[in-house]
Amino acid sequence: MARKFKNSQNHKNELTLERILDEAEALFANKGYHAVSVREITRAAHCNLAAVNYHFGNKQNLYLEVFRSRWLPRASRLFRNFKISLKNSGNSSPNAVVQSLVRAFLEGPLSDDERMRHHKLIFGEFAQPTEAFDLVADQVLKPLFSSLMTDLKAVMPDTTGDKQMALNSFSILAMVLYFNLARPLISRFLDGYDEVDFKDRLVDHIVEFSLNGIGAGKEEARK
Amino acid sequence: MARKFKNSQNHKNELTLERILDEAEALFANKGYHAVSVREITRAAHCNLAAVNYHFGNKQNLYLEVFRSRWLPRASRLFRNFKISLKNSGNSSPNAVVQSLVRAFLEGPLSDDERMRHHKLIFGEFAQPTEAFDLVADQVLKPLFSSLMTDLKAVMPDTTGDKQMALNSFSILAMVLYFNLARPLISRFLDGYDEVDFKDRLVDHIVEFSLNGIGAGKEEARK
DNA sequence: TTGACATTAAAACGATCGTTTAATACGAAC
DNA sequence: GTTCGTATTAAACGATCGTTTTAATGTCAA
Repeated sequence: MARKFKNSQNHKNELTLERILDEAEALFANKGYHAVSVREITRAAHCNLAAVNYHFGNKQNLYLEVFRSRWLPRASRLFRNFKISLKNSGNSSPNAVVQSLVRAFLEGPLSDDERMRHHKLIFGEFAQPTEAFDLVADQVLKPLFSSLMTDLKAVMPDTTGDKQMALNSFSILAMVLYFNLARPLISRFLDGYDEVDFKDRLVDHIVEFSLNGIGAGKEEARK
Repeated sequence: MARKFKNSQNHKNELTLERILDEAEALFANKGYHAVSVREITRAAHCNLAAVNYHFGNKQNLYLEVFRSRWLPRASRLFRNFKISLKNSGNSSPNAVVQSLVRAFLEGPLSDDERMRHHKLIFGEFAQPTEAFDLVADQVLKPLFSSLMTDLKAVMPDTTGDKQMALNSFSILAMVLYFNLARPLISRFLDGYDEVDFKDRLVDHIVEFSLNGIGAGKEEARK
């Protein structure tokens, strides 16, 4: 017989609270906060309706807890992956910085599903910000932006002004974030595109476009 | 005495149906479809609750009608503005193409409020697509993408491949769309930025970044 | 075995949702 | 002036929402 768990049914070997967070994140990401009901979440998590209010107080706080205990840690993994890749790349060039960032966000440690969930949640907050947006902006986007700007400043010619560098960093972030959400659009527009190695090609393009964008394209980098 | 209109009260000199569309668009853009109730819309439009179902059948169809009768025409204005600027610029250069596009979408014929409304609606559809997304993708984004690609191909060196050109077009669109939504983030990150002429500087940056991105930066353009 | 506590279960709460109904007001056409 | 189609109104519908309540469990230390 299977071992007994705290919860009478032992769904997926996970506690009720964790199952709720997992299912809530997927539903919130795909349908948006108001389009998802507490009943839908508890049904997906195979638990009682009252469990959400018992464990999280109310629906709004469950939504915030999804960001606190799922989104933020995942964002930290991406950030760490970026910094480690950059360190491991050895050479201090704009190419190393941009390549590390783009690969972390488009290939990185996340599965395709997880990455899509991640970016759908944040873009929902971009379109209609809630309390979660402040959380993400202050604890993730701002530090990422600052770090990217510092790393770029260290490898770009001194002729580049601070404001220029800030706008460059912002634009690279734009590319990375946007392409994670809009990839379904690409396959819609390029109807006969090669599915197999397209992702590699896409990553290469974003890196090249961004490097050129900040004025550190191949011709300049070779100097 | 004021002239009598069909609607007993004559709010803002507009028909009930038009007022509903205006208020619905603003509310949908700022709060999202499910966060807005029919009662909220009719209250804002100073009409009876049943007016939405009378004029549009149901809430979902009102949402689609917002896209059909407000969003699509506005997108056409932007597109036309882009094409006319391009034609008027006289010279056939990558700079002319990109400059025309960026200016149309960031300065263009729209007020700041209108532009924000416009892009919040479309990004809401990006995050959680509905029937309206197909409408926008097929009737606006795809034609815009194709046009941009054609225009670029006409002014870029023949060495650039078709797929390369497609990705370039897509990236320029990414810049334009993203910056329209994320501008509040910039002021959040660059805490001491100059409010007055910042918009001009931002437009210049996006143009330069995009031109560099596709390998048509100043140094190449001067050839 | 008992008592204390954490978790789950079923049922119900009032509020609000989108939608429908039926009655009324308004003009233009005849 | 009567008729007819359009538009607006007030009121109500059943359904579903988030949340609460109360009781029944499971768990584990004393």
